[in-house]
Amino acid sequence: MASGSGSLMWFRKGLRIHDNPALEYAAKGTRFLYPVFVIDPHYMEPDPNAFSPGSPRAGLNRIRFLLESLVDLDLSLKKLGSRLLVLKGEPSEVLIRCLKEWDITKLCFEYDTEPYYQALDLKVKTGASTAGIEVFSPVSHTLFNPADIIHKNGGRPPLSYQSFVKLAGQPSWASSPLSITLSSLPHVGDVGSCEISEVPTIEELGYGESPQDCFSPFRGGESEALKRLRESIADKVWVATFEKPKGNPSAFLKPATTVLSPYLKFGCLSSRYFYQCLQDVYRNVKRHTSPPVSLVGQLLWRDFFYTVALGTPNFDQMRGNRICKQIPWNDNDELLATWREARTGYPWIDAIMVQLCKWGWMHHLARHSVACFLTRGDLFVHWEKGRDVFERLLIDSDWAINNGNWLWLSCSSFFYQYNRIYSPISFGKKYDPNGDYIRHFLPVLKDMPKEYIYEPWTAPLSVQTKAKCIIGRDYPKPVVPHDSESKECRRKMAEAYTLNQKLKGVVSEEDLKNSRRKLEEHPEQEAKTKRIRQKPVG
DNA sequence: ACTGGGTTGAGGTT
DNA sequence: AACCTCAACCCAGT
Repeated sequence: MASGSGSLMWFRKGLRIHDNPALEYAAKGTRFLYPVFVIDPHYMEPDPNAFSPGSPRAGLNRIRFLLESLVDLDLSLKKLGSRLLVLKGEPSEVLIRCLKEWDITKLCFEYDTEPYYQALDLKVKTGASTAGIEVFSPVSHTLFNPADIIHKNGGRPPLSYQSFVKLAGQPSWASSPLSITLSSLPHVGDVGSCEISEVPTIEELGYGESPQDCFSPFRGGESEALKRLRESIADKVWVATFEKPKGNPSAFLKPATTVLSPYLKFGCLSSRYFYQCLQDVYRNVKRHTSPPVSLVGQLLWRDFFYTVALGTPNFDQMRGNRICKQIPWNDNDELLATWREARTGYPWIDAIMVQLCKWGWMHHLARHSVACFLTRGDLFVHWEKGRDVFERLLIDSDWAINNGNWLWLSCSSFFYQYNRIYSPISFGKKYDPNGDYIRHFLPVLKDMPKEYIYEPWTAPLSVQTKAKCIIGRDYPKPVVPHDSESKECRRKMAEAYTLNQKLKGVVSEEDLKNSRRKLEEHPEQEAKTKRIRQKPVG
């Protein structure tokens, strides 16, 4: 049994030293500090049945990003005279055992709004409180406290960005200095009989050799986050003129955005620190862009989705979600698989899906393109299926933001202009007429002339032969014809909207079944859409 | 009941 | 690069 008063700092997200209120409080006035990370097998252990390498919950790129973040955190803690204690098991069981074993009087961890953590944290808090242990769980992942905003709005979250911004106002801590550096931390006490390990490697977790070209180019960790932040804000003109919708989704050698999202997701970077750095830049320039398109605007989008997600039961599904339109999506796993496996036959769509698999990151507008294509634009597959794929493969996948954006793009909530469909051909072409992005991520098309690279099935056979890429053999034909299928999707969306209006949003499983039947009562039209119009090869 | 704004469509014309 | 038109809105907030 360890002696004296001890604090336990439980890291989950918030994998950083700077601006970490829970860590600061844990370190204050204590003899021993135990910084802990618990490896939840469900999140970390290999799942041989998953469609991509990784655990049941996360693809390998995100697991790797997390491990890199933990190694960096451990290094930083060591510089401060401490270290990271890594434990394995069901987190609440592991923690409650540690609390007893180490004679802890103070338990600190960052407040989290995700349903998974809300349930877990309640268990841990109850356990700790019953044992007379002080629990400190501050809000430090977001700019605002989502619960405060919901309360301010009378118990329901604001459902538009503008009303959210108005309601939120200035962040209360905006002008107060944040704690950016710590000079030292209390020692780690005796760990008793608890099984402590170093941060495991990917191999130690049971993952074999993975293909070299599937490594994300983005490295995890607070050090990397702060370096990236410094590089991003060094160009003051770029920061001051940043407009998200004007970014180029096909830029990959130098992405058009900061790529700070994965660092914000794991809390390697404090959103409040990022916010203050941006305000510093704004103060030193004549004019700057504003929300929603500015960089500060992006941080507010993040808080917006966190707030709506916290205040909306069943936010991550269609059924029982009061802000989600009930739409008779089809349940076609065949179509889903072509999308997921980057073989839709639309090079712009497939290249983006390859970037998702290999990098775990793609530009916001690229995400829009493929999300629209899967759901209301072409395939009419349920947004929850696409959400699952993103949630697994993105290194920055964030429960509130990912679900919020899928609701948005599928015209299920927030955004309702279902007539605006991204063209899988012309949208990418306007940014990258030469098709360099496609050539990079789909090397099979690297010699296709630019006239045909967005629609290779229209290339004469002689051109296909010369490019060493025969469509239908080396690269697939389009899974559906965009022109007719997008029209069909518009029709289905219009029907679904009418139904939702008629039934005032209370749409039963039976209503959806009937709706599906009704929508498919046009066999000739259906047959027509299945055929793919293309120039005869040769 | 009304108002007004909706981060980022496509394809055409000026 | 800015501005229509397409076919036609939707809904959150007040």
